[in-house]
Amino acid sequence: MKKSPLIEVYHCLCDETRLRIVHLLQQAPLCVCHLQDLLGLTQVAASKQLAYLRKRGVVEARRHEQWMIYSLPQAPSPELDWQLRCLQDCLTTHPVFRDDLRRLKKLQPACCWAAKAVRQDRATTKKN
Amino acid sequence: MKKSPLIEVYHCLCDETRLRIVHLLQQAPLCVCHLQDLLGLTQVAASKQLAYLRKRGVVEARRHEQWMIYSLPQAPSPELDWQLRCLQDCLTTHPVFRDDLRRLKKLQPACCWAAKAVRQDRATTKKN
DNA sequence: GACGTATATTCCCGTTCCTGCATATTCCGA
DNA sequence: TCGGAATATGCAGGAACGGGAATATACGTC
Repeated sequence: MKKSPLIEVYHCLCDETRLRIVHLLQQAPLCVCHLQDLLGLTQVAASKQLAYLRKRGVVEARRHEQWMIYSLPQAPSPELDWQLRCLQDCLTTHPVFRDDLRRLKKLQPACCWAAKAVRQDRATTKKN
Repeated sequence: MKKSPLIEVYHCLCDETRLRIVHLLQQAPLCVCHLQDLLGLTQVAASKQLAYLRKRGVVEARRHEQWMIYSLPQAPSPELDWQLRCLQDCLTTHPVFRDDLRRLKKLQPACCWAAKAVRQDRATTKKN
């Protein structure tokens, strides 16, 4: 008993964490560590929700050096494409998503140079 | 930890039975027995899914004699309203929903005269 | 007031979901 | 090739869901 693609899409969007991930990825591709930081997730939580979305074709992943870069699919299914377009209109009115956007802007330029710098900074700080 | 209204709406739509119910109610208010017939549901299944939707404000119910008539809310939440508008564009392309519509047309004029007639007919048939 | 029809609710069970914890894997730089 | 950083996966537990069976409630009719 396989679920229809439409239902799968709804399942993907019916969790706040996943919805926030999709929303952020509509703005730009992001690596896992950025999503963790932006959404305040544990490593496991982020990785699992991404796996969930990926398995159902809602996000794609490619490796770039040590990082996995997640993005929305180049060729989304009709059901997903339709939902993504609807999403943009709605989410801007919800504070959670507006805040996510604001944090994302601060993070620019994206992906993983920033993270790398931050982590090197942390490392040196620790030594002092 | 209460879920946001937006997430609740997605939860309501992420089950095929519920999605078909909402879709049919977009056309006309319907009683439980009609929904049962149209969707091929057991009494319990129909009643439970309707209770689920009702609890979350996606449908409303009023009693008419022995029947409960379900309909979409007069004043839907912004989140629901937004999804309902999007739904119409998408569902017509899915066979399941098109078939539901076709069956609904045959059922007209709605609600509960038809059902009553059908049941009386069954009763007399049984006696022969 | 007893009965039949329409509908709701309760209990039980198997499945899915979400999280935390522990562990595995992959890549990079020394 | 070893260690560390980034990410994924397997396992266990609790909560929610979806279905069936049985039962309860509400309404109309006789």
